[in-house]
Amino acid sequence: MENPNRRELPKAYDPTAIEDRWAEYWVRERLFHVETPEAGVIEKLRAAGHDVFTILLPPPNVTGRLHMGHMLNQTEMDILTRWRRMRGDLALWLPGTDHAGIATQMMVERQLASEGKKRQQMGRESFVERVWEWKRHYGGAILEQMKRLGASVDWSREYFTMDDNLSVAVREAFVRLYEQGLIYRGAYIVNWCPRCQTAISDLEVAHEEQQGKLWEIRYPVVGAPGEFLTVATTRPETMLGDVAVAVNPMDERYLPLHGKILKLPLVGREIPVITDDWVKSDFGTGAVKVTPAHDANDFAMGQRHGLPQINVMDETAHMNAEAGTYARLDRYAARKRVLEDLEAQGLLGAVRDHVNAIGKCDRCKTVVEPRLSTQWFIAVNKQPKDGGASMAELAIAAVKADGAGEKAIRFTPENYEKIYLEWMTNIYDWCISRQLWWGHRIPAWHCVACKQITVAREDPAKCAHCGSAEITQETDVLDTWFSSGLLPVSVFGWPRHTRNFDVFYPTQLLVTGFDILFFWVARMIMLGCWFSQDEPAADGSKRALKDTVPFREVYIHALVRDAERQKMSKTKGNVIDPIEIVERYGTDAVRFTLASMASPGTDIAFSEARTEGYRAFANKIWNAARFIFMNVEKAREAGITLERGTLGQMPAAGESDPIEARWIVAELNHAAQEVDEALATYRFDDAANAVYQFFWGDFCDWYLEIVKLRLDFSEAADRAATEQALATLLQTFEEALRLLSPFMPFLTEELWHAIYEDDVPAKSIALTRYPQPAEIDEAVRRDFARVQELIVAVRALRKDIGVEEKVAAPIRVRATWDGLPFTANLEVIQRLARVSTVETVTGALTGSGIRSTPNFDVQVVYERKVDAAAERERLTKDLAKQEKALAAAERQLNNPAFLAKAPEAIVEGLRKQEADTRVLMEKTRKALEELG
RNA sequence: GGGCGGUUAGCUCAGCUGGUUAGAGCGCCUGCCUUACAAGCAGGAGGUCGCAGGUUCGAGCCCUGCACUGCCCA
Repeated sequence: MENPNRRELPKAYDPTAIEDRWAEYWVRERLFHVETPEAGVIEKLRAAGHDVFTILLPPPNVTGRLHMGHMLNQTEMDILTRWRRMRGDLALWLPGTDHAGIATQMMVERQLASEGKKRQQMGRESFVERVWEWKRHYGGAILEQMKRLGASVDWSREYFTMDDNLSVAVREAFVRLYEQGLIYRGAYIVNWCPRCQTAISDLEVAHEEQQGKLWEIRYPVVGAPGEFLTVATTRPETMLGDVAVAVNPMDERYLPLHGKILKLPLVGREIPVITDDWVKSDFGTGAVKVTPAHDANDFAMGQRHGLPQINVMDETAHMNAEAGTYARLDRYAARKRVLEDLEAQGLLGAVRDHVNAIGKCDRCKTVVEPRLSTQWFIAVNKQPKDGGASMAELAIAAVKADGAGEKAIRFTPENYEKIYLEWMTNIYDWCISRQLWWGHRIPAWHCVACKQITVAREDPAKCAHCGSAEITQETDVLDTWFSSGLLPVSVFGWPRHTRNFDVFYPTQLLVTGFDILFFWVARMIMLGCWFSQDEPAADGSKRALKDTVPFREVYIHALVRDAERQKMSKTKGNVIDPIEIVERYGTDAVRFTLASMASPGTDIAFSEARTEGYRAFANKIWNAARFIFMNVEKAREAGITLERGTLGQMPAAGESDPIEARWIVAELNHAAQEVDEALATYRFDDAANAVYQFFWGDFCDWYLEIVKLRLDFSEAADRAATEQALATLLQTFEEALRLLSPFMPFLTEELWHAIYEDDVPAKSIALTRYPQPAEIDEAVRRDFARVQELIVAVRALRKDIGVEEKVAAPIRVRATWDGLPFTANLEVIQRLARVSTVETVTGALTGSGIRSTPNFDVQVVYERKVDAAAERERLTKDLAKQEKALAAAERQLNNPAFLAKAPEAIVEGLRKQEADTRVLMEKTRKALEELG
């Protein structure tokens, strides 16, 4: 009778045939949805030794397309989340996207440009509507890609940083900080992108070294014809805005000029010579022009000396009316003209090559212009009115070890802690206003009448100061990182104090790249600690610092580079598209590649050769399944009923079971333990290698080969033994699939359903329990290792003396230790080493074709002539190695200091090694002699 | 200029608080289509751990200097 549930797996593994189906199934069935637990549930969970595991997806930009960095990030988070979930934790992985102010606005502006339109023509409102439209249309692309990759997130909780509830949080945060006196507005030098026409933060500026020039310009001294003070500058065009020239007060060369007045060339303005410690005498001529409106250092100097600020450029970095005849010229055209004019007037001095670092806009690569403008800032170093710690101080305390050595937030790799602290210690106020249209509009209103500012939670109808109804809202929006910095609190409902907040805050872990360590990680810590300190803990008590943090651990992942270790970049054209690779090799293989290379702190050179290897691994698993299912079918045909009741439990094996059963159970436990240990410390590479080695090296190469011996379905066979073997095989395989499942979710899901012939005990393998390591039977591992050693020795010998593959040859074994595993497992040895008969001897072996180890001597008996030359070469090499090892051991053992100081176990081990080596050397010498 | 990494097999990388003969994958060589898998099986070759000192009974691992290289910040 044909079983209708019978699975007929295709011969080769084909990921495309299964992955889309499961990806869709996981989403449709809402498998990873987490209901907010009612009161008492968490306590029960904790009492049972489990915990809440909350992890926030670093929200990709709505403009984003999935790249390898995302895939690595998501693979790591998914492995951890699936692992924790299967271990019984309440695992919530929360997805969402970021509105990405500048990036998105640029994207839509570009689209408009292709239609010949500009946003200024459309007006703010319709432009913003247009961006929303764009977002609705394309904004979900990256999350769709994520779904395809099987990320086990709770899609029902998906957020967008401009959602209403998150916007409420942004507004509350702003108002509260304003009320606390920690947000201020003022005219300062900021980094200005002339293309984006907005201020950007220090972090959004990328510095690049560039070969430039240092020009010397002579400024005539008023009242001293023919006298000049020569300044050196890298930006001659800004001289039009000069208000002074500064020298170091200690610089003796310029002592006579102190207090003198200079005539600014080209402009004619009279400006003073001032002294300031900031000026370095050894740079250039030791005299610098002071342009407070166009340089951050000059701005500070101007403040110190009460100098005016003259802005000579507009928001597009073209010269303005203040620049006189240079007005409307682009900054570089102006530079050229200024230099020409100076030259013509004989005021241009030496011109030297000079390497300087210029800042470029992170987004559009335009050279940033330091610009004097009115912006909003967060005073991160300011003490609040009540005298508590500043934001930065809180953010430092959250990471630094306290008196007891405890850290509220732990970084992996650890060195990022230092980098973070270094930055946080030297942090400047954060410019949070952006002159964009797409983003959270700053909730501040300017009064036309009294010029004062009203900041409010609800849109005000009139000025809070004078009551005038003539108020207009601030046009600036907030830095994108302000809203994403609030995510750990806002996604759980803050500023409302919700059940979600009680249960899920602080989150457990943040997995992200170092590139947004300051942008995002640092801001989340600042804002998270700041606002949650006012939220009572779940039990109503005051929240301790360790419970104010947005996450307890931060795992900083590596950068994915190309196979040549080059950074991937569009301009280099070496970007590897993960979707394309996934289509070629399957998601599981790509995930496994990334995991196996994800060693903390080391960049990943992504190589397709590795991926090919892991696709082969997937195929291996697939075929192991085919083999097993084939035997299940054979059993069915032979009328053997399968005990399926144990399926889903960790297999156990006792004295009565054959060696391979006891051994594979031990190895399974061992692997499960290794994976647990590795994942607990973010050693994805070790974890992946452990399951790989277990499945391929142990399960397939040894266990399956031996189990073939037991799967005898003939009439004459021992039915009970066959049945038992098949049960252990199935049980172990099922367990192995679960072990593999966080790494290769698709393949394991498919095969797991197949094992149960679709009569599954759960909707998904992802909802079953992870293998719980039990005690490992070390004795059977040791015994089996010797059997393996013997089999390998025989195989090698057969090769050496040229025994044909098909021929089974007799062997003679002399065990030099209790050789029970040999005699008890003759059939195993016979099958795996292709041995006809095994003769156990007690005396020394003579003749050729002998191998020796400390545990046994073995000889393959075969009439074929040994290749004496090759054999001699091998033995000579062996002997040399042994001599070296012996010498090394003896050197130590003859050293009284070593014997006195080294631990007992080391000395004992070395003694045994020395003795073993001596015996082996003896045998090797004898073998060489016999060769003649 | 300040800071942080890296240098281990042909390639890409592991190597835990210093401890017995330094590992993996890929590649390479040899032999096998052994009815789960040639995306496979079996056997093998290949490393003075960047260089020079030092500490130690003992150094790939700790210290100092140097060389090369990458990144972050200013």
